[in-house]
Amino acid sequence: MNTILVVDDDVYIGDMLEEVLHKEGYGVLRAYSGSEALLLLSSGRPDLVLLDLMLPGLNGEEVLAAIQGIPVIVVSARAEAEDKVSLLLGGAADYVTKPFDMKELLARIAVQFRKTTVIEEKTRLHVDDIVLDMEAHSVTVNDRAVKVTRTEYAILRLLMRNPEQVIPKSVILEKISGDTPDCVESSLKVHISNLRKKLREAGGKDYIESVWGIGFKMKT
Amino acid sequence: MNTILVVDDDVYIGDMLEEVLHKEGYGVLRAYSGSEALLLLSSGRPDLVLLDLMLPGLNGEEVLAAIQGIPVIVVSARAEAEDKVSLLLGGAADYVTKPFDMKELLARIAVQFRKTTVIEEKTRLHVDDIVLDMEAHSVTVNDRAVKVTRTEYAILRLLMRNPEQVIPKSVILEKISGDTPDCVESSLKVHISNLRKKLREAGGKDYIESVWGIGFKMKT
DNA sequence: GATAAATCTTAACCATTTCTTAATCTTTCT
DNA sequence: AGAAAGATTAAGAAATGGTTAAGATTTATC
Repeated sequence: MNTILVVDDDVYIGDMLEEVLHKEGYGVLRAYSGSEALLLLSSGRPDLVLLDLMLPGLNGEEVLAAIQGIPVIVVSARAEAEDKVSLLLGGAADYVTKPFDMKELLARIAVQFRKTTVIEEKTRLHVDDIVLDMEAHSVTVNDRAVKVTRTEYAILRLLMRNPEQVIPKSVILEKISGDTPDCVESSLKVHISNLRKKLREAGGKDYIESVWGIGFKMKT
Repeated sequence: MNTILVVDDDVYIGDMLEEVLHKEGYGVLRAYSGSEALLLLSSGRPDLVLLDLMLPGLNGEEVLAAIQGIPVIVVSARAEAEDKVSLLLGGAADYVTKPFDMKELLARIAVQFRKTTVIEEKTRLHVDDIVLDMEAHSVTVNDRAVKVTRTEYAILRLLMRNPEQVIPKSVILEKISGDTPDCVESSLKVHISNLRKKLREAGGKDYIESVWGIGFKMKT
């Protein structure tokens, strides 16, 4: 689920946005000031920021400058081209003037996610509730971080890359040990067992299926 | 050089756009109809399309649907939210209503290129409370100056440029030593250790995370 | 150009994590 | 039921990471 951080000191507008965004299936975080926004950026890990410019305390541009890596849509009552230009060039992904049409705002939000998910597809694998991020080298189950070792990660990636396919034990051993496909089968058993346990503890069920005499595959 | 395909049947506006875009350093292709646009898409390989909706012949939405892989900014006289929504959801990257402010259009074009060329030359990187200024060649944590050596700076910049990403040890070594990826791993350990210590002394916490067996990444 | 300071590299040490092995128990197939 | 394969557990082995200190190298300063 994508999470949006709504930064607006106007409670009325903020509430309205939160309600609509929730109905659209987004997670919503709220901040009423720039400094609060910066705190939530690291703790809440939003995927997009809706940033109102009229903020007490920190300047909107300062907040904008502090946000890295995720798109920011600036929402502002100021409709002057100068403002738009400086913020767009300053890093904003889009600029919407108040009063805005909610449908249009939702469409512009969708545009941002379309863009990021295109890039995302190469680096992230999704199977059931498991997400394996190859850039961050991380595994999450239901957005819960799972700490896996290097070998466990390698095995899980192999399985998740071919979710419908049974991966023979020999193939797994080859990929992880690289060379000696000897008596190391007992080792693989342990890795699978540990991996299962970690995933089960985070997701509450068993994600890996054993195919008797052959190997393993992801459960569908 | 980035090339922009301008699709507009209005010669006057098209000429104006071409002139301004040229001055901005873009290459410009011109099309006066939808079918012409489709031809130029494959032959001219533009990096972005400015698409006017009022086209003779092909419908603007059909042209939009035919364009894959490059951003399309729709330019239209129709300001109704419905039109915007359908086109944005239909694949447009942005929607600008006529009459438009040229500076704003240029800014919105720049946003698209910033998105597609992932690595943008920014002068300042922000991660958590750390600010790395490439112009001043300085590092501050909570506005407190941290004196880092050249290699430490190089490592930190590499990590901060990709905050969500694990940087393999080999990559770090390559970037800083340039050549010998040999037994220099002990050296990297020391640099990381020193960097951590300096950042910790200024910020009170650990900012660098080790990913066992792989490399390092910024904590988020 | 010589000296001092800063920086980088290397190696050794210890703590921690991860891997492997083997023993034991459970499941599945014939 | 018996045999073969799978699952789990625990313990020792191996590998990796972190820290420190000393010598080598580079850079700065006079």
